[in-house]
Amino acid sequence: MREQPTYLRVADELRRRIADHVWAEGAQLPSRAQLAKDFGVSDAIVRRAQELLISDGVLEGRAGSGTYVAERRTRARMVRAHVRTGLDEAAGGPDLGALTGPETWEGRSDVMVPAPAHIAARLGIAEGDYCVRTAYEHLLDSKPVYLSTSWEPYEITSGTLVVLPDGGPLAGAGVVRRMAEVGITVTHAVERMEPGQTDAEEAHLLGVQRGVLCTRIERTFYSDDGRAVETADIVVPAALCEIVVETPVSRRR
Amino acid sequence: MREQPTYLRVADELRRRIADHVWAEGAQLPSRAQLAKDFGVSDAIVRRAQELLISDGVLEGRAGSGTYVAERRTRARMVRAHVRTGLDEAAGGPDLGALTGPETWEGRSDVMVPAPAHIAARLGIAEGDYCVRTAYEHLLDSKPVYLSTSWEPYEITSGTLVVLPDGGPLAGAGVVRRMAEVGITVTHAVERMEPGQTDAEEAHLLGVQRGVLCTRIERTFYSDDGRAVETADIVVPAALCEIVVETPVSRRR
DNA sequence: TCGAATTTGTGCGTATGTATC
DNA sequence: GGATACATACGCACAAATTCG
Repeated sequence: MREQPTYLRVADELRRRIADHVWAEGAQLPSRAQLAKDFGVSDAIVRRAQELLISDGVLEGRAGSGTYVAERRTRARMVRAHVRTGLDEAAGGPDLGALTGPETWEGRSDVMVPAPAHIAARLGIAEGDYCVRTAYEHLLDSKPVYLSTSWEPYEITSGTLVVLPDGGPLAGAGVVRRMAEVGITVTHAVERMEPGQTDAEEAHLLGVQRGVLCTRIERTFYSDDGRAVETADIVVPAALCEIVVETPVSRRR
Repeated sequence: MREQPTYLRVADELRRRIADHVWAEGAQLPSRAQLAKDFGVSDAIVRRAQELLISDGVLEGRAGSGTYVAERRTRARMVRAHVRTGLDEAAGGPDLGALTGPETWEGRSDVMVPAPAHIAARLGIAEGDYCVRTAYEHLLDSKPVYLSTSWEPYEITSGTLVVLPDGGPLAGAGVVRRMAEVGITVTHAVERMEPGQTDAEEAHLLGVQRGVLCTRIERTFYSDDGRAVETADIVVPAALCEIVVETPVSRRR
């Protein structure tokens, strides 16, 4: 077995000290120069080790100030439950498992947005076909916990009162109810989940640092005739929100 | 809006060129020195940009050889579906959604392993209580696609023929069937998913580079009396396996 | 209000080790 | 063995942000 490079050893040591509460939550670490002297390594190595922990959400670097042990905010739980809880729809909230706790959100819609290629493919429409695009910021305790951008074919709801997800009588009621209003029955959702890192814009909206680990979810709702009626890109930073999937085990017969 | 730092601009430009097939899949990029000259930036900046793309699984650096556009292996799909496919159990495979395609795995069990604190907490047993630990390497097409390490309280299966997940008459049959053999009915599983990066050991086992993005899943199976009967840590590198969750939308009545 | 010191964030040049060809 | 290229490591410089006197 090959030995680990220095910057990983330093990263592990920093992790250990934080786990052992050598530095408390929210506390400021010694400066890079000081740590480099302590560890007997160069400035750049400490920097690199800290970058790893920053993207893991363990540390937080503040320019001009210092590097701090990240405050562990009580994380929201985004539950994908396959068992009926009765909660999701009753709350008038999102159609798939709500966050635990009182959730609010802010949305901004644009109508007549031409579908880019990847969205068109997911919705089964032609590139350039018009869509209603809505960007959401989901808040818990009035702090952002995740972002989503949803796309609906304009053709489905054009001319109806529910054309705008965040307007009309069913504002914020979720895709399932709004689609029901125009005679479409939504039967299931498919979500692709993959790990990623936040870019500058996402980080700014979420109040975290650029490059922190997140889960990117591509969610698509389908109606009973197999047509995609909505698709969304969801960005869930690990530090703010945990994703839980509950699956029933089907009985053997 | 502040402008992006150079290394992010370079990373974006590299991404764009790959998306535009300026460099084909599997092709070798120009050397760092050459790219640095082309972009008019330093060697270190190109290195940093490439590191980002390597952890995203877009590029692959081979020491002594060059930097290549990562081959998009046909990715396995790990499906978490509520709808009964009939496949999962019949195949004697994993109890939760199988991979698409012929899956095999190699496992190695250790009995009488004292439970570490975090595992004990998940299983609802005392730290140090004995467990059966099994490390799996899941293969598709005889290439590894994800790793898992499962823990079962030794107390549950000790003295039975199914004490070893990968031994006895039901070797590899999955938790649900094995537990049924000792009179325990497994009713559901709870999975916590979060993004992470592979460490050196995981990367070696999976045949990917250290630091590539992955999803870490903590999965726990529960029996009808609410007791945790097995818990596992699963590492799914994004480049090799995609995770899909299918959720039915419960009908309004 | 201003300015100096500190600290992070970014960028550059170089040296050394090591794997590949 | 030698040339090439990546991986790691070091030292330095400068900008931007913060802190504090």
